[in-house]
Amino acid sequence: MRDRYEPAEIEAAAQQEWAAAGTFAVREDASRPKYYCLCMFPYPSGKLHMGHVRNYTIGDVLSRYMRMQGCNVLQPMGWDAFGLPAENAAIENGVAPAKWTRDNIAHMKRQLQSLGFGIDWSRELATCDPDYYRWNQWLFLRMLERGIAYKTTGTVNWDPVDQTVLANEQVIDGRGWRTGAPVERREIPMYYLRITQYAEELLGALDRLDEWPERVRTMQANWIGRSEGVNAAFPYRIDGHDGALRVFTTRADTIMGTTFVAVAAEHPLAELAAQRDAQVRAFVDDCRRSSVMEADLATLEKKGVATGLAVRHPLSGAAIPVWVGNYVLMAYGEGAVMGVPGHDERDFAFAKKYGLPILPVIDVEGRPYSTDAWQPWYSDHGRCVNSGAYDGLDYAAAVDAIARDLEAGGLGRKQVVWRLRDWGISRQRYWGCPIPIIHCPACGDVPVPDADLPVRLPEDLVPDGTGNPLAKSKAFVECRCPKCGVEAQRETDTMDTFVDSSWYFFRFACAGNDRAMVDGRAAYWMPVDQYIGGIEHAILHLLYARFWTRVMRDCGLTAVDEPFRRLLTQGMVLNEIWFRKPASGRIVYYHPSEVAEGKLKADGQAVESGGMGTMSKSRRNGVDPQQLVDRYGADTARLFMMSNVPPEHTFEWSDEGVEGAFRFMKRLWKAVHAHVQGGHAGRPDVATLDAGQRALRRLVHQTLAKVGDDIGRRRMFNTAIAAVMELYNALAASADRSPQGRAVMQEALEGVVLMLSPFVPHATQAMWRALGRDSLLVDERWPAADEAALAQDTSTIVVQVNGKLRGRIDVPVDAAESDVREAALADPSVAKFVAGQPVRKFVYVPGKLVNVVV
RNA sequence: GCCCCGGUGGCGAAACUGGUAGACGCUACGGACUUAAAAUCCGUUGGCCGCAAGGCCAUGCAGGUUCGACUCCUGCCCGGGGCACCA
Repeated sequence: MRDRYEPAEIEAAAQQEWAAAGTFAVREDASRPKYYCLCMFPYPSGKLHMGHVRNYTIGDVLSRYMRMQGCNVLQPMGWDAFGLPAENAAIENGVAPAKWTRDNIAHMKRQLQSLGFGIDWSRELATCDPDYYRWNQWLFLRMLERGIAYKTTGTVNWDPVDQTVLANEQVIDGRGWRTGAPVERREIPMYYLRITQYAEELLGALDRLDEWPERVRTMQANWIGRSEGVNAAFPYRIDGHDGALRVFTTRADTIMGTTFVAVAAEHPLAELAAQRDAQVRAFVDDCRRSSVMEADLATLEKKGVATGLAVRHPLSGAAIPVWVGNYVLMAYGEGAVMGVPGHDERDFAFAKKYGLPILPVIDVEGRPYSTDAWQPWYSDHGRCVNSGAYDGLDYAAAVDAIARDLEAGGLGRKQVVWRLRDWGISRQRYWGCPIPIIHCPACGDVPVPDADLPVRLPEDLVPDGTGNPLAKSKAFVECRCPKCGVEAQRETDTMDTFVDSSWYFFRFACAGNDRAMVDGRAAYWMPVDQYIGGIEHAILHLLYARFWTRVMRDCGLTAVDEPFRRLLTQGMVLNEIWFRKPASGRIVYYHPSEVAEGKLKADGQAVESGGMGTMSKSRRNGVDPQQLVDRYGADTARLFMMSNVPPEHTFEWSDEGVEGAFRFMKRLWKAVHAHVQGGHAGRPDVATLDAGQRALRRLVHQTLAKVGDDIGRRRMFNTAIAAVMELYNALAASADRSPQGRAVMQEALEGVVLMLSPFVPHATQAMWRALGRDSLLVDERWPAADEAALAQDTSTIVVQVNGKLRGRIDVPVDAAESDVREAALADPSVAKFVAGQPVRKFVYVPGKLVNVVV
């Protein structure tokens, strides 16, 4: 063993040894428990970023830990390789997305390998490989057959200059990011997946995902958004046509307080009114120009316009005016709402603004009502008033009675409504999985026969920002109808990239099968035992994957309902943001390393601080992991990313923290070196240890128990590392060089090496050898804590008087409460604060604490 | 706007099931070694009062429950994530 810690050399040697032994290639093995540890696969954006390092280090620590627990561990890796950035790079540099993507993959793969992750690379996949995406197409066709996939129109952002559809991200302040032209909404035909058909199951099953973070389950439940309410019809006769305006409400008990109804701009009644009234036309057109993003819609000033039309109240028969409101969402419920200004805050504000009547119909006991100003309790449940036959009923009774009466009149019923919408998967983009449909002038939309799959994406096209290159490629578009053989056109839309990431975990388990989407190997490995990825995926990706898995189940491809048994949502990695905003033009960002004390190093002038934000290319605040590995080694990079912060928290980058981790590695290396220089050390004779040796040995075994628990149960890698550092500090303070002392030290250092091996696998392998052990450390078992070593004769009890810490007493571990009480009251400091007052209460927490209440 | 999460020293944090607030690391300061610096090692490091022993205050803010609250409850303030075409 060298006396200096040389990570480059050590890490190369360890990685070669693993490669030579095929350490991380796994296959199905019924004799051991399987453990499938999966990290969300990366988008190949160019270089690894710190979020990746954090994500994959967490996965690798858990994989290596579970391997030490005796599990057959699968840890695969692949590439979420389709997506918008490849097209943007193409527009900027003129390089084909395929080449750009594959070059990035090659580079990032080398980076991952240099970090020493225990990945089974034989299972690597990229979603842009036809061998992968053909199964997207294949299952899509099964969905069409089952009516899960269907076609209808959807709304997109349209850039009128580039004649192209824009992603939400490409719309900045209502304008196209490249052209600056005001974006328009367009209705185009799109394919949808009927995820709403699974809404009930997706919601109900959340209860059984008890190893998912509570907050993710809550977010998903709210996203799916089950609402129980009443669907009510407001009949009308307009231009001699009879009809009914349908609304959905969760507050049917307030229906007698309806003083207007509001419809979305896209609602048929709005369109009807617009045809008759120029003002309505202008308002509706204005609404259609606004953003399609919900966050934008929800923050708009609430505006409306009267249509001049009226509907009849379904119970009272009163005439109710119809308004168009910019806050009414066509996609939720019926695209129309009943306006009850008396008991809905938004309706109240709307009524005030437009002079509509406010009619209180609920009495909340003990609370006054005045139409002058909104009060929070106006929307509370209460008893009906001013509601005719319903007066005096509480919420549940009123809803029941009103639903019954509506139903009797054929004007309504109870209804469950979901916030969840069907999943639109059509993208008017090149770099994605082609949708396997052929448009035939005679037969209509014809599915591509299975035998013709995959529909290959041509890889030589270079997008230029105008339209979809696929649509311009004759070679791709022109084809024959599979049914009748006439000239036909291929669908040029591609699939949402969320499709690619909705089932890749199945494919890892049965890599290389070119005859089926999945096989029996997937049955062995699935479900994923531990899934790890960013909290930003808490809703969409995870929900789509849960949905897709159920579709596969219903197609007979798997018996699994839930793809991910346990979920860890890692926090984001943040760094400082620095920028300048020129009077005209775009914001310019500067990397934190270019800035010192708020000034740009290059010109000495001030730059603005954007605080801490996620590391991103666009904000130029990423830290390149490669530099970290080159300078300190992979082990230090891994140790640093796992230290100091629990994995679920946001991680704030700090250069000094890296130095700290590196120092610890050097210190530990030296300690092992110094110990080994003293020659062979035997096993401790536990019967003859002195008090100091027993205490040190107890700490070793306490730490073993704690670290195992921190990794295995709590996923608190930061406290696991802290506990090992604490143990190291105690070892470093020990000056016992007796044979027994050295034997305890040998046991302790072996324990430290084993405990740290999931975090810093290269250096610990070298130390393991230095300590005289010949095996591959990855194949060792996690050591169980020795119960005998943990035993203690006395315990220290904290003594409080009136809840304040006043003293500590040492008592035998098996002391009776009366003895503890006596000892506590005898403590001089305690006696001082009790000062002869009678003890009103004596609280005793055995082995821990007493509280004397006087 | 809506949904979710978080807020503890100079900084990142720990305190797991309501029971010793600040483990561990970083920074800063002091010291040792050195011709010097770096590296390394040792010590101090929540605030206030005190020579000390010790005491008081303190977990975003304002209340509440409890023998006891960082932890539970109510309201507020601030920060982060998501909002369906970034992945």
